Amino acid sequence: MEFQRRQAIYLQIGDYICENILMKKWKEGDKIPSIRELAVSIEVNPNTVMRTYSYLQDRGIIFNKRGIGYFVAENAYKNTRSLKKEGFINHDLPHLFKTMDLLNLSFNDLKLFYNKNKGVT
Amino acid sequence: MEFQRRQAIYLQIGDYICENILMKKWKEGDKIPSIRELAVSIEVNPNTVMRTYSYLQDRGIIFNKRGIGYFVAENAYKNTRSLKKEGFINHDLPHLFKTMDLLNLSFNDLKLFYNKNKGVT
Amino acid sequence: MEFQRRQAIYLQIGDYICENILMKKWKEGDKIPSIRELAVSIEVNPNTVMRTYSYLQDRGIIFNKRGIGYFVAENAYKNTRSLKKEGFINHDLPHLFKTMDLLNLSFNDLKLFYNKNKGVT
Amino acid sequence: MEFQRRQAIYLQIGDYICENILMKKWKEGDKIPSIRELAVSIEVNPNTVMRTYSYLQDRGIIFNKRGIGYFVAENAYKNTRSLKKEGFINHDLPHLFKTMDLLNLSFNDLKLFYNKNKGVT
DNA sequence: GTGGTCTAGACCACC
DNA sequence: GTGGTCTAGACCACA
Repeated sequence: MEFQRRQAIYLQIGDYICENILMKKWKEGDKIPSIRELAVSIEVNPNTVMRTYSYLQDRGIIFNKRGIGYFVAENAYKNTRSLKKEGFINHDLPHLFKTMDLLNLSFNDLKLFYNKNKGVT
Repeated sequence: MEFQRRQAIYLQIGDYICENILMKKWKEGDKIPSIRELAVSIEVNPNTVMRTYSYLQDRGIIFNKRGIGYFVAENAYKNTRSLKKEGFINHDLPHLFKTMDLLNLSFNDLKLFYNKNKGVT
Repeated sequence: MEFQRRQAIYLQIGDYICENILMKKWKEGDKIPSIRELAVSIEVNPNTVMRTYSYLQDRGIIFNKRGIGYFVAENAYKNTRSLKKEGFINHDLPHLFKTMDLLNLSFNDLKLFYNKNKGVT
Repeated sequence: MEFQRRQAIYLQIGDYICENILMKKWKEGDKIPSIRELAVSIEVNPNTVMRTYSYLQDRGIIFNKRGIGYFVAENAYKNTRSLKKEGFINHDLPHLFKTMDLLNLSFNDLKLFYNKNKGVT
């Protein structure tokens, strides 16, 4: 796994887990990798993964069974979605529109990028 | 001037200057405020402004005339725009579209947000 | 470590690091001293060392692993050498030859200085 | 006239004047350009030229006749030469040899550069 | 433990 | 007046 400089690693790991939940790869009740497992597989310090798990647990996305491991929480999908959506509306969109303004990009330009992106992917 | 916690102040000052250039408020060759001047007016330590100016100078957006001050560089508009646009296309947009996917938002949803935003502003 | 007045300390520290790389004392991938460590050992403010490290990182000579420290970059030797060589050929040598001209010194004179220098060292 | 960043402008102007003396373009007793004249012609603040002239006067290279202007001093050639030679031997040469060492350049390499330089010029 | 940012204040060289 | 460098010390996020 590769990390960007712009964001804390533990948050990027969090995003990765949230994506799996949003894509329904990991369903509610599923066991997720142990801290050590994940740490080894993505070559990161266990402390960092631990921090991710605490972060997600605080937000009701995963929960811990002592001695057994971490599991996807009951309302994980809903919680994850509302968390992401909030960030999307409050941060991503305003930033998007402001940048488009500064770069003199119209909504049509955005549509072109969108189609291009969809076509490529 | 108000600053957010999420980004270093010196970068936010940099953004502020870039915006002025992109909005053509400051044109190529114009003198920009001296380090001390700007520092006082936005209530920030001169060292912080200095850091911004060094940062922008490294990127060819402003340049220094010794003993006189800083000036908007020759290709500042072009450089700034291409810098911002690159970030927009390579980082912001992919992230945006990915998030929309995860949230099951269609392009029409985006259009709604856009219109709403334009209506409000 | 002793510093000269004629050049900024952070650049002299940079030269020191580059020399270690050119002399192959520090090889690619090696961890270099932490900012605080080096600062203490050469009796300089950590901010000054930090500045050196940022400077070298910008030039692809060292890189940072977050929370761990700075390391000699992959092409550090190559980059350092070409950086120094470029300065040598484009600045030092022209200046040298020009000065020799002005002082009416021949290449033989230079050879004498060279031999003398080698004999002393 | 173009100036480099690496050295104070007033010193670069000083070098320019010394060169004229060493090349015997300006001989002892000759009047040199007035501060204002020179300042205008090289597009520099008169204060800067003033500083150059003070600097050279202190070193016995030029002298001032009040109300008339500046003139090349009696032992200007000798003084200039010894000044430059001192710098050459104490600064330029040690730096040259050290850099050659670091870059693994032999004296033969230096000879090649020398011949190339002479050939081109 | 690591780096990164910021402040306050000083001093200097230069224009 | 301008920028540039350095110190001292603080605080924070991250691994």
